[in-house]
Amino acid sequence: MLTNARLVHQPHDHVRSMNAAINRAHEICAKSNVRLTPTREAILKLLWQSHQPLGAYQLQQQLSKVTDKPVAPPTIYRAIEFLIDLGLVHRIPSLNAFIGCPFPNSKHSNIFLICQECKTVAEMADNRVNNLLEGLCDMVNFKHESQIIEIFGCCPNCESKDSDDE
Amino acid sequence: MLTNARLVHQPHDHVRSMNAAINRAHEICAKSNVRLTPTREAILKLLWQSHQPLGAYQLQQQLSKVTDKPVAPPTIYRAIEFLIDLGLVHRIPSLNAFIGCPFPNSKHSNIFLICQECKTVAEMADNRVNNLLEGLCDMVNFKHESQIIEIFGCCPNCESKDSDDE
DNA sequence: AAATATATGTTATATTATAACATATCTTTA
DNA sequence: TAAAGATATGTTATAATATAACATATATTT
Repeated sequence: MLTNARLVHQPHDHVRSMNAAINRAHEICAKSNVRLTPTREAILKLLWQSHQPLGAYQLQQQLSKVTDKPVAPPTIYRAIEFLIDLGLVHRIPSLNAFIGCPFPNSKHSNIFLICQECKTVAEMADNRVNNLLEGLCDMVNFKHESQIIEIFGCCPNCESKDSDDE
Repeated sequence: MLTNARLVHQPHDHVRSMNAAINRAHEICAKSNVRLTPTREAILKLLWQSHQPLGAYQLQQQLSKVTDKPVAPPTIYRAIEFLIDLGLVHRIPSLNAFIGCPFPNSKHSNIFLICQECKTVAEMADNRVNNLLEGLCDMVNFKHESQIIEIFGCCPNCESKDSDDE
C-alpha cells in the first residue's frame, strides 16, 4: 500500500514536499519531451501549496494574483489537462476539483480519501484493490482500462476534534 | 458479487425490468413514509428506460416531452435528489449523469462499469471490495462513510464489435 | 531566417447546478 | 370539514463549471 495520508493529515514541511514534487515534474516532462512552462509550473505549485483540492476558478484567481495579470478559464483548463495527462495531477470528479499527485511514477490505484469536515484529500494506491477490481471486470467480460475510487468520510484530525467536542 | 452487467450489456425485457423497479420504488417509499409523486416516478421511469445514464438537462427535455409541459431544472434536480437519497438512483460524478439503481435494497459498493464506447453503465456490488477499502481506511485512521468506484473501459458488446472491425 | 510546431491570449458561450420566493397540494388535527 | 402545518412544485434568476473557436505569440527545427 502506498499513501500520503499521514502527510496530508499531519503538519509537515510543505515547502520541501512541494519542491520535491516540482523537481519530479520537471524530470517527468523531460523524459516525455514536453515542456513544463511557467504557467503549468505555477498551477502545479498552487495545487501543491494547497492542502485541499482546488477548483478551476480558484486556480484562476490565485494564478491571477501570483502573476498580477488577468487569467481566463481556458488557461487553467489547458494547464490542468496537460498535468493530468502526465499523471502529475488528478481530478476529483465529485468535487470538480484538482490535486497534485503524490506518487506520479507509480501505478495508479486512484483511491482518494476525502474528508468531509476539512475537505483535505489523501491518495492511496494498493495492488490488492486493483487486482480485485480487475478480477471482477474479468468475470463480466468488461475490459478494465482505468478507475477512480472516491472514499468519503472523516480524517484522523477531524475525527479527534469531533470527539473532543462531545 | 452482485451485478446487472449481463443485463445491461445484453438484450432483455426492458419494460418488465422497469416495471419491477417502479414497484420496488413504491414499496421503498411506502416503508420510508415518503411520496413517489408523478414527477418523481416519471423521472425514475425515464432513467430506467435509458440504457445510458442521463444528464439533468436530458431528463428535462424528456420529461417535458412526456408531460407536454415546460419543465425547469429545479424540478429535475429535486426529483433526483429525492431518488438518490432513497438509494433508487445514483449520480455518476465523472459523467454528471444519473442512472437507476438495479439493487436498491442491498448494501452499496457503488461500483460502476462505464463503457467508453457505448456509454452504458453497469453496476456491481462486492463485499470483498468493501472490506478491503474499509481495511485500508482503518490503517490510516480514516473513518469510512461512503464510496464510489468508477471503472472505465469497454463492455463485452463493444469489445466484440471492435474485434470484428479489425 | 523561414517554416513548423507548440503554447497562450481572448471572446464568447455551452453545460451543469442552485438560490430564493411564490403557489399549490397533500395530511393532520381540532 | 375547515384551518393549520407540512410537503411538493412552479418560476425566475443566476451561480459555477467547462469548452469552442480563432488570433497571437513563443519555441524548435531546418
